[in-house]
Amino acid sequence: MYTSSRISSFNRHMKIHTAEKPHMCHLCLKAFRTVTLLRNHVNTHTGTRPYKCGDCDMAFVTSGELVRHRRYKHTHEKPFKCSMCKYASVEASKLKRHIRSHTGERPFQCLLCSYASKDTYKLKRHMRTHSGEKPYECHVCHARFTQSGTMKIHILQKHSENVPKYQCPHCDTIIARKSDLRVHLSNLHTYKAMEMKCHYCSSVFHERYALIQHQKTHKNEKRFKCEHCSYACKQERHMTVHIRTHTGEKPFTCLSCNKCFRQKQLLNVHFKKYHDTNFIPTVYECPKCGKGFSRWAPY
DNA sequence: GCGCACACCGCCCTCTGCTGGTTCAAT
DNA sequence: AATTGAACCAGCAGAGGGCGGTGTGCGC
Repeated sequence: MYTSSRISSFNRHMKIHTAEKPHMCHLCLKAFRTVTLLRNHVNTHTGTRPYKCGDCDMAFVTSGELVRHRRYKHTHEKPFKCSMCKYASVEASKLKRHIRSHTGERPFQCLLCSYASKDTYKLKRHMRTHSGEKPYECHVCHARFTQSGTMKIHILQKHSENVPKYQCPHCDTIIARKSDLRVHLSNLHTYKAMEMKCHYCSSVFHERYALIQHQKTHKNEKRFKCEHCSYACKQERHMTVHIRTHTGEKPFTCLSCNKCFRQKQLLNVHFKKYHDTNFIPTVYECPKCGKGFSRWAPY
């Protein structure tokens, strides 16, 4: 309900409830309620911006726009202060919007899902997830995106030189995105209460990166050492075979001639060579004299 | 009644950061 | 060959900056 102490203000207000628009633009025939609105409109045709900023090249149609611009860009005066945090804004509407981040109020409800936003723009942006609209197109590869920021990152990462990289402060890893570095730090360099055991020894770690680095030290380690000689190897199955050279054990017997072998592979080679009638031995020919050999032993 | 100053609404933009699917190299 | 896990990548939402436009209070 509008009330006013002045009849002139009341009459002006009442005009907004009528379709009466007596002031017409002579350039586009659009009509306006007041002379001021018409003048501002005509200025958009003529490019007239009477209110010029003294500190930059910007100019505005109304004085209010100039004042606000100067606050944003030059004086940084922010009269609207949040009572719950340090936030302050140039405009009251911005403070109102900010307050919603404290209260959690979400007045703008999506009609197609449960999402609700704190301002109209976010709801409008959200609606693209339902419509499938992708208004932003990469000028290089023509890929399309729902948000301009996503496209900007795409162009930067895919089509630009001198792409910014993020160096992990704890290791040599360089990562393309700041948010991915955060994931890297969380996964590899964050203390975990649960103990992580080394696959090869009894060591335990609380940080995944330390565990991985430690396990690399085992990589070329010959962990299996012979009790009877200096032989050492990486795999247990190799040691099992080696031990037979000390015990004399030869568990693989040829069924055709009863000859015994320490390794199954040696038995297989023996059988093919001496008992398999279809066996055709590979002959390696010398490229210089043409002489044939049964094994390849380059020069 | 006019015009200035200010309040207010709305629109669009950027920056930021999280998330989950994909890719690819190491095991 | 299958599995694993770290980096890559696009999608999406939160927060805030900046400006266009309109309505209102009030001095002249």
